[in-house]
Amino acid sequence: MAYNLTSSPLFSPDPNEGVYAEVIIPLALPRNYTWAIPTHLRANISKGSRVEVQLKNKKYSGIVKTIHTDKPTAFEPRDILNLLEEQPLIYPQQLKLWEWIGDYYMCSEGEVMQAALPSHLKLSSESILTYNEEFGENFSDLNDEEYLVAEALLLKKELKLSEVQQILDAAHVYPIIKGLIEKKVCMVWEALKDTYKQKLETYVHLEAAYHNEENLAKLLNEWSKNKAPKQLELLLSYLHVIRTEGEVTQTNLLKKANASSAQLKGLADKNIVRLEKRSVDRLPTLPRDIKIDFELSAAQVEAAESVERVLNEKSVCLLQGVTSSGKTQIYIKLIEQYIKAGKQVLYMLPEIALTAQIIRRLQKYFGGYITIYHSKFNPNERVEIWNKIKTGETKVVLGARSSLFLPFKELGLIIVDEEHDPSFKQQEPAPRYHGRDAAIYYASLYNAKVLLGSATPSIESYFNTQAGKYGLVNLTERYGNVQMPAIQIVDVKTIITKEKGKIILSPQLTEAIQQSLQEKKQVILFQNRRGYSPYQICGVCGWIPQCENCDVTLTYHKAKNKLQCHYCGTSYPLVLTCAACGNHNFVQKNFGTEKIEEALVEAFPEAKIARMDYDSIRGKNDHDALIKLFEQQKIDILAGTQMVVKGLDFEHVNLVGIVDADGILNFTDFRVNERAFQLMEQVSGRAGRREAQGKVIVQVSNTHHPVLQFVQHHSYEEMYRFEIENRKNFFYPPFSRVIQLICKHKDKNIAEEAANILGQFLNDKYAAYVSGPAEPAINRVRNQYLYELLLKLPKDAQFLRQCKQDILQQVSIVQSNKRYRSVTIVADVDAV
DNA sequence: AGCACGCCGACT
DNA sequence: GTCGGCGTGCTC
Repeated sequence: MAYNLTSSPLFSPDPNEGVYAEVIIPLALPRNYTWAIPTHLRANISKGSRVEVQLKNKKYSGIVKTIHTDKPTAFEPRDILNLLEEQPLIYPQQLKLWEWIGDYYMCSEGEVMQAALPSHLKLSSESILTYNEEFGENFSDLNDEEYLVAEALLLKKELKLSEVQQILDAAHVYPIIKGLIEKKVCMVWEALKDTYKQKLETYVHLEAAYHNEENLAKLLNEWSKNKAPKQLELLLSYLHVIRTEGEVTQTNLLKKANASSAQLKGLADKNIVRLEKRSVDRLPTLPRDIKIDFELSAAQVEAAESVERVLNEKSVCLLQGVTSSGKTQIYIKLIEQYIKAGKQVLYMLPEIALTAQIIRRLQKYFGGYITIYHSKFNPNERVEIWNKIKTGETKVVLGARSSLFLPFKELGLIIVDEEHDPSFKQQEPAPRYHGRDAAIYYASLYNAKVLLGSATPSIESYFNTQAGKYGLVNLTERYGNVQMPAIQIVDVKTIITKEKGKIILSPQLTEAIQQSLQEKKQVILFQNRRGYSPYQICGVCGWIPQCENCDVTLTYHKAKNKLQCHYCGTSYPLVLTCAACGNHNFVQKNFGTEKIEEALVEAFPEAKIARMDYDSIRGKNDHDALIKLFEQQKIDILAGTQMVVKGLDFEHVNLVGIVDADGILNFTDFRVNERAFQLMEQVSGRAGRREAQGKVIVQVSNTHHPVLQFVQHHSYEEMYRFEIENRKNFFYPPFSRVIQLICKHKDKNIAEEAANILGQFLNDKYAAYVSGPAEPAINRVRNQYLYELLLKLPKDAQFLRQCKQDILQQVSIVQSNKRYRSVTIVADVDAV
C-alpha cells in the first residue's frame, strides 16, 4: 500500500492505529530506525521534518524519511520526542539525493546526512549534571575526585560532561559520576541544545516621551552642567546621527560619538534612550542587481549559443574551452538568463579554486544575488545561507563540493567548473561521493541542466560525450586571440651529473628566466613536490628513512630542519645515522620546491622570488596575500606546487617552467597519462594570457613519453583517443565505475590477507582488475586497493547492484573469519 | 558513533 | 583474588 504523505497535514489515520516514521539520524547505522509518532505531533510531522529522537540513552536530531502505519514487529518503537520545526527542513529532492548517494557510494544515509547538514542543524546531545540542593554541603563521604566535581557543582549548579572531564583531567569520568549519582549529590540530564545562535545587534531608540520636541528641548536645557557631561555629548551625537541615518545601532553610534557603552547605559538608565536587541543578518547584503559590463567575443557567443542549444536537448553539456578562452564569461551570461527566469543556479568549483579572485569577480556582476558556501564557513553563517536558499531568496550559490547539499527551491542549472578536478571526489570520510556525478543526479531531480566546464576534461566526461550521453561544445579560441604558448622540451638526461643528481635549472631554463626578467615579465616554476629533497639514501648501504606508519620515504624540509611523511604528516627529527649500517653518509636525492627556491635565489640574486606550497601557506589569507603580491608584480618568480595553477589568472606571466616532468610522468597509477596531460596543460595555460606569445619549458629525461607529444601540440582529441585506446588494454570497457575496496588494519599483513581473499573472489567472479598500491611508495601498508570492473555497459545499473550485493556478502564472509574480524573494509565507487 | 557487556592479563 | 584493557554487539 502506498501513501502520499509529502505534505502536511497528515492523512487522518484510525486513532487506534499507530503511525510510525523512518528517521535518518547522523550515524553510520546499518539501516534507518523507526520511531512512533505521538498523537499530538501527527498533524505536523511530514517527510523532511527535523525531529528529536532518543537512541539508547542519547538524543539525536533526525530527519523523517517516510511515514507509515506498519507497526514494527521485532521491537517496540519509542516515541518521537519533539518536532523541531513546523516546516520540513529539507525538500524531497534532498531525501532522494541522500538515498542515491548512500546507495551508490555504499554508505548509510546517516553518513550522508552528516555531510549534508550544517553542524548547527545536527543537534548535539550534551549530558548536564545538576546539583542536588537537598544534599547539602557535607562532602566528607566523598573521595578526592568526587569532591572536586561536587565542589564545582556547588558553585556552578550545572556542569556539562565536557566540563567534568576538564576538572578531572581523566579519561574515566563515568565511574565518578556514577558514584556521585548514587550518593545523590547530583542528577544527570540529557539536554539537546540548539547550537545555532542568531546574531543580535543592539539598536538605540529615543524614548517615546522625547519624540515630543518640547520635552526634548526641556531635557537638553535643564541638563545640569556638571552632571554627566559625556552622556549629554553622546545624546547630542545620537540626535545628529539619527537625523541622517534613520536607525542607529549601538556599535555604530559609539564609534561615531567616540563614546563608551557605560555612557550609553547611563542614558538608558535615565530612560532617555531605549536599547533594543534585534536579530540581524550575518551575511552582508549587497544590492540585488546584475551588472554585466562586458561583451562576449564572437567565438564565445557562438559557444554560448551552442550550449543553450545542447541543453535544450540533453541534460548535461560539456564545455571544453582552452585555458584563457573565457569560459567564466559564458557562465556569467548563462547565470544571468537563469536568474531572469527566476531559477536558482549552483556554481561548483573545486575547493582550492575558490579564491578571492573568482569570488570578487562574480560578486561584482551579481551583487546580492550570489552567495558563497564552503566548508570553511562558520556554522552560523552556513545556517543562514541554508535558509536563504531554501526560501529561494538567494539565486546563485558559488560553492565547493558540499554546496550540493543545499536545499534549493527552484534549481535550474548546475555549473561544475574544472570538472576534471580530482578534489570533487571526497575520499575520507564517507560519503565518498563525486561532486560532479552527484550533481548530475541532483539536477535531474529538479529537471535542471548541468554544464560541465574544463580546459582538460576528464576522460570519463569526454567519453560520455562521445557516447552521446552528454553534449559537447568546444571553445578553441583564447580570449583576445592570444596564441597557446610554445612548448620547448629540454632533455635533462644528458645533463644529469653524478654528484649533483638531477639538474634544477638547465641552461635553457636559466636563459629564458633571464630574458623574462629583463622584459619585466613574470615567471612561474612548477614542481610537483614540496619540501627540500624527497628522500635521503645512505651512501654506504642504500637504506632510505621511511615513515613508521606508512612505508613512505621521508621528505627533508630544510626550513623546519625535519623529515616529514607526506602521507600521514608525521614529523621526524633528522636522521644522521643509518639504521641499517650505522654510517653517517646520507645523500639527498631529487628536489622539491624548497630546493628550487634556494637555487633561484642563488642564480637570480636580483629577482624577487616566492614559494607557494602547502608549507609556505599557513592560512587561507596567506594564499590570497601571496596571489595579490604576484598580481601586483611585486614578485618576479613564483615557484610552487599545483597551488600555482588552480583558478588563477595572471596577466604578466610569459614563462612557465615544469622543472621536473619525470615526476608527473612516472606515476604507476592507471590514470597517469590523463593526469600528466591535464596538469601540464593547466600549467602551460598560465603562460602568455592576454599578452604576447608565452613560452613553456618542460625539463624531462624521458623525452619520448607519448604524453609529451600531445602536450607539445595541445592536441586534446589525440590525447583522449590515445588514452581511451590505452585503457582498453587494462579495462574492458573503459570509463566505467569501479568498486574499490580498502582494507585497513593495524597489522598490515592481516589487512593484506583480507584484501587478497576479497580480490581473489572478485577476480573469479567478475574478472576484476586488482591493482597494486596506488603509488608504489604510498598505501602499501594501510590501504590495499582492489579494483573491480563493474559494467559490461556503462548504463547497466542492474549489474552494479548485483556486484555491490556480492561484494557486501563477500565482505561479511571474510569478516566472519575471526582473524579478519577487526579489518575495516571500506567500499567505494569511483570512475576509471 | 557511543556504550555496555564480557573475556583475558597485571596488579594490590 | 580484582582492576581494567579492548574486542563484540546493539541501538528503533
